[in-house]
Amino acid sequence: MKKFVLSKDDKSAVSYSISYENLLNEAQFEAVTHVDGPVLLVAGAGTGKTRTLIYRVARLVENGTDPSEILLLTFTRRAAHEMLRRASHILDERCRRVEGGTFHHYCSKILHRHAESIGYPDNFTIIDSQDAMEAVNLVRNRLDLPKRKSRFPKKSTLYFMFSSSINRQIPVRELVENEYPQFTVHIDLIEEIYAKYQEYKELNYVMDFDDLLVKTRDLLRDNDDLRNVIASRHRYVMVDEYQDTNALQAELTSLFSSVHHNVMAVGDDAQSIYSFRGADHKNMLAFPELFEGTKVIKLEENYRSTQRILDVANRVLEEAEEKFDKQLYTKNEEGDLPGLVKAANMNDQSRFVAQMILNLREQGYELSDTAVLFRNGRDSFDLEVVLNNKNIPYVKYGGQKFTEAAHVKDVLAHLRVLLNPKDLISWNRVLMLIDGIGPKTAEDLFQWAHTRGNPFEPDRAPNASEKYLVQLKALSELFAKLKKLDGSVTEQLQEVVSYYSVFCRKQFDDYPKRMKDLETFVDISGTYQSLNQLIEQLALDPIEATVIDTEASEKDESPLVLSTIHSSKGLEWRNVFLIQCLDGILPSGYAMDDPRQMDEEVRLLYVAVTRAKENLFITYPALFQSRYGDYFSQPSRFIEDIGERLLEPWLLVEEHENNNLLEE
DNA sequence: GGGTTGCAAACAGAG
DNA sequence: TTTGCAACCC
Repeated sequence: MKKFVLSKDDKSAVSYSISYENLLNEAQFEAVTHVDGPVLLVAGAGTGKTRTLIYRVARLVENGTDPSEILLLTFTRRAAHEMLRRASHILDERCRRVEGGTFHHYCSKILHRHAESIGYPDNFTIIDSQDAMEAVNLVRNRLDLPKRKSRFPKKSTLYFMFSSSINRQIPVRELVENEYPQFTVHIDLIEEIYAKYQEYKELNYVMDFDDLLVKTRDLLRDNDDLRNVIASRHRYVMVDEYQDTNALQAELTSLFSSVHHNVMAVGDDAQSIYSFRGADHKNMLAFPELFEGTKVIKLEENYRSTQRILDVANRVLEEAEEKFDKQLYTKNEEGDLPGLVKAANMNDQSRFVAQMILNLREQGYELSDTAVLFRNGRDSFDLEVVLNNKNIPYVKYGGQKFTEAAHVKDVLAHLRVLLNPKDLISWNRVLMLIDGIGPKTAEDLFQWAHTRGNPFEPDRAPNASEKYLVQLKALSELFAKLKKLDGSVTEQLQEVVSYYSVFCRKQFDDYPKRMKDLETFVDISGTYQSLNQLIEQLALDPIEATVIDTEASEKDESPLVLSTIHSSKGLEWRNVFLIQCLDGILPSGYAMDDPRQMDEEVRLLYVAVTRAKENLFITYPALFQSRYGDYFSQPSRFIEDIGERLLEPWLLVEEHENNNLLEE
C-alpha cells in the first residue's frame, strides 16, 4: 500500500493584503499572528491595544476564518462598532460580520434564542437598574419591616448588595456580614427580600442586567449539548478591557471558548476602574490559571502621549498602595509641560476651559480634538452653561442618560406594558401618572386586570373610583390605538407622546424642553425595526442625554467632548482638560476609608491623564460651591505633591488687572 | 385608617 | 434630581 502524508496547511502560503510586519511592532505582531491557544495581552495605556485587536481580526479573516466564527466582546457597543469599522477599513466589509458587542448584549441574544429552556417567554423584557430598584422596593414593602428600631438599607443599597453578590459570586449573607456589618441584624430579612426579588422577576417575565449573565452562565453550564453548539461557533474569542470583567464574565469567557480554547484577553490592570460593578483586576492575573497554556504578551511602548504626559501618569501610579510593575515610555517628542490650573471658583474654571478651547481652535485644533473629563456627571454642569452661552457645541458621555430621564421613562413604560403586560413596575408607572392613583391602587388594578385576563382595559375595574375613571378610559383607548398601529414604532411612539403631553405639563415646570426631547425621540425612532428592538436596545445601550440635543441642532462642526472619566476609557484626544480635581471628588469622599477603593481612585486619575496625546490641563477651583453653601477646597491629594517639575502651575488673572488673560 | 401627595434632606461611576 | 417621611384627604 502507498502512503501519502498530508502536510498541515501552511499558513505562510496565504498571501496577505496587509503588510503586518511593517505596520506593527514586534510584540503587537506576535499577538496579531498568534493563532491557536489562549493569550493574555497585557497592554499599557496607549500601547496600541485596540490596533492590535483590529489587526488580529483582519489577520484571522485573511487566514480564511469565517468572520462569524470570531466573537469580539467589548466594554461598550460603541467600542465594538468602532473596532469593526476600522477592521473593515483596513481589510474589507467581511469584518462587519464578526459576532460581538458587550457581554450583556451577547448574553441577551443567546437568551432570547433559548428562552424556553430557562422557563421564560421570548418576549421577556430587560429592566434597567432604576426599575430593578423599584422592584426591590416593591417586594420590600410587601414584607413587615422593623419599624424605626434600627436603620434598614434603602432600595438602592439592597439592589447594590444583590448585584455585587452576583457579579462577584459571593453569597448575600457573606457579603453583608463582611461589608455591611451595620445591617447584619437584618440579614434574614435581606435574604428574604433577595429571594422575593428573584421570584418577582420570574413571575413577571423580566430580567435585570445581572440575570442576563447569570442565566446564560447557568444555561451553558447545565446544558452540555447547547454549550457545545454555541462554543463550537466561536473558533476565536477575544475579550477587550479584561481588567474590568468580573468573576461571572470570566466564567462566561471560559464557557464561550470551551470547545476551541482560542481565547485572547486584552487589558491593563492599572486601568481597572469598574470595581463597583464587581470587576476585579486580579482577574487578569488569574487568567493563566483559568486557561491552561496561556501565552502572555506585553505591550509596553506608548504611541499616544508625549513623554511629559507619561511622566505625570507614571508619577500618579506611585500614589497607589499596591504597586504596579509599569513604566510607560515613548519615542514621541517631549511636548509641553502639563499644566495645573488653580481657579478662584468653579465659574472661573469653566471660563478658563472655554477660552482655552477657543484658543486651541484658533491654533488649528478641531473642537473634537479636545475632551473635558471629570469624576462625576454633575461636575460639568457649570461648564455646560458657559459652553452654551459661547455657542460651543459639545457632546457629553456618561452621567444622566436620555432614557433615564423621568419623562422618557414615563413614555417608555407605556410601550413596555404593551410588549410585556406582566411588567408590574411599568404598569405602576403608567397608572400612577393619573390623579388619585398611588402605588396601592395601581397594584390593585394590575392584579384585578390580570386575574380577569385583559390588562389593557383597566377602566372596567368594578371598584374604580369616579375620580379617575375618565382617565382610565383614555388609557384604555390609547392601548386600543397602539394595538391597531402594531408594527409601526414611530406611530405608536407618537401616539403615546400625544397622550402623555397632558401629564408632562402637569408634572414638570420645564415641560416645553421635555416635550421637545420626546418629539426628537419620535423623529429618530425610525431606526428601530420593532418595539421589541427599541426597548431592548435602549436598555442595553442607552442614548446619551446630549445626543438628542445634538440631533436637534445643526451639526456643522464636530463637537467638543465632555465625558466622565469612566466613559472615556479606551478613547484619546489631542487635548485633555481634567476639571474639578478636588480632594473629596477625585478621590471621591466615599472611597476615603477604604484603601482598595482609594487605589481605584488613583487608577481613575491615571486613566484620565493617559487619554491625552499632546496637551493636558488639570484644573481645580479654590472655592467649592455646593447647593448648601460654599467652602474652601483642597486640590486632589494625588496631584498636590507631584511637583512643579512635572506639572506646571498656572495662575488665572483677570483682564482688567493685566492685559493678558493668562499669565504663566 | 389606608392611600396620596407635599415636603425636607442627600446626592458616583455604567451595562 | 431623587428618597424617606409627615401631613392631609377620602
